[in-house]
Amino acid sequence: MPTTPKASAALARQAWGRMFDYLMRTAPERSRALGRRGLTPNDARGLASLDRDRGRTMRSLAGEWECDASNATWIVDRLERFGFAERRTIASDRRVKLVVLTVKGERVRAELLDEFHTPPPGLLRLSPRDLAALARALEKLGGV
Amino acid sequence: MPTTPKASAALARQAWGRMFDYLMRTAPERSRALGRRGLTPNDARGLASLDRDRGRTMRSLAGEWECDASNATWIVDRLERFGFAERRTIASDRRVKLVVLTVKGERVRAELLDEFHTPPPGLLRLSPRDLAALARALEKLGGV
DNA sequence: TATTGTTATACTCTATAACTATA
DNA sequence: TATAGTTATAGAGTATAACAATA
Repeated sequence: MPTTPKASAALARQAWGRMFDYLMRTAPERSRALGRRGLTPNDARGLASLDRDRGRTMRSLAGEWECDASNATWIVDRLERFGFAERRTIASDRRVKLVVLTVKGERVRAELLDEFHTPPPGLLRLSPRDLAALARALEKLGGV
Repeated sequence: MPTTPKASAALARQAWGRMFDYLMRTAPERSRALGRRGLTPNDARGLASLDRDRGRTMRSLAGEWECDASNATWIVDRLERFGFAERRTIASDRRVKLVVLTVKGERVRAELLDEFHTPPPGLLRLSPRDLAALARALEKLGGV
């Protein structure tokens, strides 16, 4: 395939722009999926940042969420009230709290992710060939 | 290409899941792009829903945003305070307000869209072949 | 003295209900 | 009487600053 860096950049912008627009167009459905569960986008992000095993300090969560520590306290309080997360203390430094998901929290997290990963109906109208090309190209995008 | 509906659905889920995850991973950068301009996600959605010509009634905006009419009032008030939008009255029904973008509002809207459409660096590491396949498949997704 | 996290507080955002103007 | 939009008000979410506990 004959090409130049400039042409490549133009293709990338085209592809990305379309991906972005498509995601934006499907945003209301995700918003409703949260609403049905009485959750906010913040709650979903909170669930996404946590797991059952690896405890996260309040500080690191505030860093990831680019918010104030007091706001992280508020968000985790909320997840705890839902029964989705819990704070644990560690012996080595009693100032620190480690936040982990509860069983319930992990279940809701998985449910949400499954729903968010369900392709919009329009995508199924693409040919298997196009779908395969899409999946393959996006796989290479993996860690970058 | 030999395939079945089931295999096709699996491919679609794979492609969509990867697209979704990639978009989520790049969300903080978009959040910062808004923050640099002192704008909220709501402001961006407001700008995206409006243009210079086609006036939108408050009611239709509230419908699109799936929020209460009073909240739409609040959002448009905010855009007006920024100088991004203005309300116009029409002679045929003096209850109705039509909201349009100002020149400034359109400029900021275009700036934001341009920034959001700028592909993340990782995308440029894909081969021209993959980028073309991506752009081509996504183009077919156009209106669905 | 520095760091982790919470509490106090004010400000912004969002929704429900009451209201004004027009149809 | 019904509809478009705004205002009044209360509640939820987010930030800054002061604080308590531990290192």
